[in-house]
Amino acid sequence: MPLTLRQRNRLDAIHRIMDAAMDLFDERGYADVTIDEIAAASGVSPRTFYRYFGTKEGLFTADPLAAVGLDRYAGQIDPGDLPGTLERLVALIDEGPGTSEDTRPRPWRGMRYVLEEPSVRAAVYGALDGAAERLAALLRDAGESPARARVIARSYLFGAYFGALEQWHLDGRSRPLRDYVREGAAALADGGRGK
Amino acid sequence: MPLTLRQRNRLDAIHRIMDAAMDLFDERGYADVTIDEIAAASGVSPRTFYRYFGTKEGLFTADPLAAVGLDRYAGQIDPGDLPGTLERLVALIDEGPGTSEDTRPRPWRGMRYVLEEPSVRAAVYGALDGAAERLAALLRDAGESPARARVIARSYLFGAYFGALEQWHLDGRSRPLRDYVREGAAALADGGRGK
DNA sequence: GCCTAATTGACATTTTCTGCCAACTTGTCG
DNA sequence: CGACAAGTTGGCAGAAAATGTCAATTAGGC
Repeated sequence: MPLTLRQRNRLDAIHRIMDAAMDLFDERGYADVTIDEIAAASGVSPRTFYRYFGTKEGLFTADPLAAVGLDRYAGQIDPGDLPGTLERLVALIDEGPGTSEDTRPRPWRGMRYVLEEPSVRAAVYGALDGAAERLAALLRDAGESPARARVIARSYLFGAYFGALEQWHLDGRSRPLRDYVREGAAALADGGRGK
Repeated sequence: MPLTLRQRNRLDAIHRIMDAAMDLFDERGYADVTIDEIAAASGVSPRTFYRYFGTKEGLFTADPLAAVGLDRYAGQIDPGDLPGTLERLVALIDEGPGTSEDTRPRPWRGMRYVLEEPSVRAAVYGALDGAAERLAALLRDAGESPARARVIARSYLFGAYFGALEQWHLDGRSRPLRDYVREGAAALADGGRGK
């Protein structure tokens, strides 16, 4: 069952807004673009922008598919194999949104602003934090103590995952992202004990 | 050589503002207190508040001593012994600011808001991120690859350190914080391999 | 084709945050 | 001690972000 008209309209609007915003950011820089301008450029009212994204930084943390009730990631998580889980998630994101129709926002577009704009970075950390919370719950279910579950979940998401993204971007995106994730997870597995 | 009058005035103002803000937060909740009110309650102009703290969340990330050019932490960091480094830092914070005169802001006051207010939490993550950046530089100097340095630094600060703070607070601050830090660092050392 | 529920846009308002400048305070040096 | 320089503060004006409210429009179900 595809999508209802309302869902398609919403998804369209979200993608339109994201694209328009990134275009403006690339053109004039993140700080010099107002939400009124983004809204105007994508044909919605500013109020609607806030309804969809909450804040300007929300552009970088919103999951368009989640906004219409879809979740591509749920089944991919295996608390017993975190390195593998990270690799699967990255691969999923790499292939784009993957709804039949749109090829809209290329994955990792806007990563530049995540790394360079402190406020965006902080917002992304907030989103990672939420993910870590959920992952920690799974680890507890798998028998870890609450304290250890917290540490491990955050280490993989903030350390291995985000660290890999950053290093990959800083290196000019030459080698595949997957390698960086693998490397990051390996650094965790050996406990910083050097290789 | 103690402190110049300007430094003492500034330090006083910073502590006065922090205390007044926390009092107001405890009384009416973080979101319902405006910066104008904090400024009024502590006898400075709103403009001065912004000069000292930058944002409302800056109340939780500002280091009063750094604001007058002091650094108690620099000498404590040993890239070769991260667990020990964390324990030393926590111990330092525990004993308070430690300038001869003031006993002002009790350490960890406001932790509640760090954990409960998403915007504060995100701001603290931003500060941790800066610290992780600096720590990663030290690790690189000690021979780690950039990628590994990133992962390890973030894991210790976001995972072990912040995780310990959170767990300690959630447990009602009964056992000493030091134990939690030790436990968190141990979880990292064994690579999530269970105990 | 209607009725209901969801969604949108417009408006007003509060709050955060910044630039600018004049008034004042502190440090310093003759 | 007394000026001069440098640093610091407060007030004002204004841009931008963010939220509540409500009437108007649009989609969905029957």
